[in-house]
Amino acid sequence: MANGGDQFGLAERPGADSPKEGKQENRSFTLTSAPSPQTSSQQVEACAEDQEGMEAIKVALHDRELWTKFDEVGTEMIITKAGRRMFPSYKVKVTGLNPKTKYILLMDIVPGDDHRYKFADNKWFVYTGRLNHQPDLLRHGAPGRAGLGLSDKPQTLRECQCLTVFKSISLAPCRSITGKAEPAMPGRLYVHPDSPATGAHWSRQLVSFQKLKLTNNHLDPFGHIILNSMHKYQPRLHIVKADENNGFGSKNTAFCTHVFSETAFIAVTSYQNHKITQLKIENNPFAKGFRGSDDNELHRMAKLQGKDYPVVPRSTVRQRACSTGSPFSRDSRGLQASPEAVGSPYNCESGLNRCSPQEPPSTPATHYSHPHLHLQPGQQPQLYHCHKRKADENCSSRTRQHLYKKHFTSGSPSQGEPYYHPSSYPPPPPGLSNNPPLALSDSPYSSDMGQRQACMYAGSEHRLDELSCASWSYSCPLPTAMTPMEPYPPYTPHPPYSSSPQGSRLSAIAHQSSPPLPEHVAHDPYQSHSSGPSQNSQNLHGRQLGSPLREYPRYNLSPPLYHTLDTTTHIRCGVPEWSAAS
DNA sequence: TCTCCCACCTC
DNA sequence: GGAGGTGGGAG
Repeated sequence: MANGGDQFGLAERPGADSPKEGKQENRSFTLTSAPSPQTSSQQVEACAEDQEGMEAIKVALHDRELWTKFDEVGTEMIITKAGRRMFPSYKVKVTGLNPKTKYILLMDIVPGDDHRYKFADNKWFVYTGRLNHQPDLLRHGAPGRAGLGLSDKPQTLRECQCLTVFKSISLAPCRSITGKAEPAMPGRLYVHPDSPATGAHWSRQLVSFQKLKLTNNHLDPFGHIILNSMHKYQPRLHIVKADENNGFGSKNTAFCTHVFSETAFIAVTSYQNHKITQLKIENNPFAKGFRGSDDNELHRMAKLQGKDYPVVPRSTVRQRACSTGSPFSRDSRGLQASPEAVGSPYNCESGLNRCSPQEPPSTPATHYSHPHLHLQPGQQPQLYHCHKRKADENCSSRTRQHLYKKHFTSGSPSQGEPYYHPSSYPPPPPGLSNNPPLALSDSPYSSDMGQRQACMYAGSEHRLDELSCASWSYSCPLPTAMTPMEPYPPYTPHPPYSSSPQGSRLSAIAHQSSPPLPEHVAHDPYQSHSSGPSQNSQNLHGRQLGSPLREYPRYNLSPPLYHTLDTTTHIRCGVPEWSAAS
């Protein structure tokens, strides 16, 4: 497989020297978390039953070769105000599902790290917060990175650039310039239009998420996934077992998460690396108009442009401006290593294989047993009024418009507090866990009306105090119910934590959806990983807490519907979600 | 860096 | 034929 997340640092992390650890072919794993002390044996059993079968689910990324091509160069995805589709499209083949069981498939895209990137000199640089032009301040990448010449010593700009070859982004080796990443956008889930559907349905053909759109509009009313430009992201696929109401969100919802590190990308408003542009043009049918470089093509374009002389395709012109080699000069793919590309990581297209670390040809889904969002010691989660105890009183529909006020905890929560105990923090995906669950069948919100319905708050059907610690909030994709943008908590590396099979809950999905993907997850470029409840409870907390407090009734999302849901969550109590409630 | 508009294309 | 997906380029 390709470097997978390596390209953007997803697989690399200082101190993490076993990227291949746990590597498995398309290994799917369920999100689990260590049971908290409060977890009853009955609950554990119930959970185990719920999880049963989820481990057998396998997911294969469609068109992995194409993804790998992009990944080797450094995938970029255009984001626009109106929303732009991803290319390559995210399509998967799912097997191992129970033919008669109904599942909900959804995607989310989480930050790959807390860095902002800059493309210069044909390479991606990581901003780490220091001033530019200070070679001695360059950060080095993860030590022990074979073939990359990484070392623990500070590196000069030139050395840094060398490091960026193929691993530029991932190694976080470069110089710092502007600082940390922009606050993460509220995580949104893109529920596959076919959801819920039986295992037989999902297994019948490829599951495509090609209609998913990315936007940089923080106030996006269309439900598109909101991203920040020049930031790294990692798409994730979640497979959730639908509950009796064809929804999800109940406490014991079983689910598994799959991550293909080669699908990591950097969001941009315009392509930075011309190699990516060429790959897009050559492979995306909609960009066919930009293909071609032979005489006929040039004449055709000249004619189209009202000129009587051959013109060079725009893309070609631009490429030439960027490199000495013409992308169209050799083969149809237009990817040529220009002279300047020699020795440059991103310039080695044909030499990608040569230049990039040798990786297995295939990339099994990354298997992660835990979400990995963690706050650094001392990091303070953001809290909303509606949180915790207040939530019980105010988390009603009326809280919808006034939850934008946030405050920060005076200090970092201690592990002793159930509130922040990792085990209590399997972040429920939207509607999962302790909140009123989402149902995908009764009230479709594919239509506008559906969307509106989706935005409605839960009535009194569920008492907040009956819910366990984590409450999920969903943002309404409609303009009238815009989700306030709350930043994700600052990204921080986090240690992996052990998991147990019981904790698997959809609730974990949501949690994971927003915070930066734990680097260790990406470490294994060969796995799709499944993640369990987030380890980084604090981080998750921060994110959750940072979201507006909104309570929705169980959703019945029958397709077609509004497929995107915000995944911001908040913690209301200190009881582990699976041990609380009912 | 971003937005808007354009021509060209697929569906 | 029209809606909508492309990247380029002007600003």
